[in-house]
Amino acid sequence: MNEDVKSAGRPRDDGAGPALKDAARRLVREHGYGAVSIGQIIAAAGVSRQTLYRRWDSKADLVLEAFFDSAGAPPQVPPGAPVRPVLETFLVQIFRHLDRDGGAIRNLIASAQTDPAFLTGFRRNFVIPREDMVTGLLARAVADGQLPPGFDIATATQMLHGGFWYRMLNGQPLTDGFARAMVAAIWPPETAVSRR
Amino acid sequence: MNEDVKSAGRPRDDGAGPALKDAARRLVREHGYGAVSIGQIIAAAGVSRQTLYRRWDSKADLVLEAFFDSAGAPPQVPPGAPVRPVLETFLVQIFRHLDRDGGAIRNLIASAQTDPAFLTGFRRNFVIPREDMVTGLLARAVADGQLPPGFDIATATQMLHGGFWYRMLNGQPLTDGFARAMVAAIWPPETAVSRR
DNA sequence: GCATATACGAGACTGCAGTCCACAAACAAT
DNA sequence: ATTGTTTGTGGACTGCAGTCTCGTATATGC
Repeated sequence: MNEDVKSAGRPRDDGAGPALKDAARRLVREHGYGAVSIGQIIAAAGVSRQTLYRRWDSKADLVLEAFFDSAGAPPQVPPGAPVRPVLETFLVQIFRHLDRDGGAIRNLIASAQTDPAFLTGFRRNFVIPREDMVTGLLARAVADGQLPPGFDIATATQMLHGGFWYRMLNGQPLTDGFARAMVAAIWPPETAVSRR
Repeated sequence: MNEDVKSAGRPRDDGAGPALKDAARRLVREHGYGAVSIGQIIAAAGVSRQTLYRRWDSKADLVLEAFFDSAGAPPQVPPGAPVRPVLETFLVQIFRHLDRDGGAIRNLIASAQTDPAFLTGFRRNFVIPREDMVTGLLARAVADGQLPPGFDIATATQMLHGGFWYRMLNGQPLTDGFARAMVAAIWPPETAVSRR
């Protein structure tokens, strides 16, 4: 596991990876995934083609890591506190993040469809962590009696994420209102927290 | 509207379009979207490159139409009959269809992310009709009192479709059980009339 | 110093989607 | 029959992702 073991040979240029990620992130944000070529990225990073492909297997792989090397911490809910507003806030935050990088993420999801290896990495780094955050919140709500005992956490989680994938992939805006509407749609009325 | 107006010039080869669609459907089913090249398709159809691009704008466009030129009739529910089993059956049918051609459809969704024009066509020919079928069923259920008056039809529809897009795009199987679980998740538990 | 191992830049190369062109074939109008 | 129009074929061409090779630079171990 120790990455510092010195091996013979010329050491990697530590600046090349970050330079490539920065260039990729900037160019993709500016022009869109499809309009940015590998040639432009390596030129902007001042690096050769092979140096890029020594670190990543594909353009999509590089861009994926450029956008998501920071995962974000899962939201914590103190026991007994109402879960629903936390869930709404969490989804709204995801929406706002995706609204900025939506175009790039759409292209990443697209790339995942043509590359099984990339899909695996995408799920590990992006999909699963976000799924776990939602299932964690819902499980907490069930444990605290804020949702009924038989509540289908797995299905609800996939429908929540599915809902915004669907809107995102169909080019529709991700609004705060839609996030709250989705929570309302899966949250049983009787158990709704009637604050206000 | 009238496609039969004779115009000067050599008439189109009516067999070329179907031959291309048949070849595309067969090859994509057999080898997957990414592994099939335009060259293979036109060779299998016995047609030139230009003939293909005179009829479709891209490989994805052709494959899309090859898979979805038959839209399917929307399910009809007689007034007063219970809507929920019809909805479940409808979703199960979609699932089974997508489970067969899932690989191709995933690639179509992927292609739609990089090509705005294709996204438009994809939504018109595939997404919107299926959305309308679900909204129609849910509206009927609301009108018949099988769902509460304030039921959020639009959000529920997008979550239902979103749920199976999500599973499909994440490479997970589309089972009949998941279809029914999604309906259960958005269908209020004891909804005959109202609460409160 | 010398051998070995790895990284680097530069650029050639392959395969593919999509465009473009020249010429042939099939029709309508005259 | 001639002209004009549209489609067909075949093939050249462009631009891109990803692979590969070569010469060179920089490290470790003896």
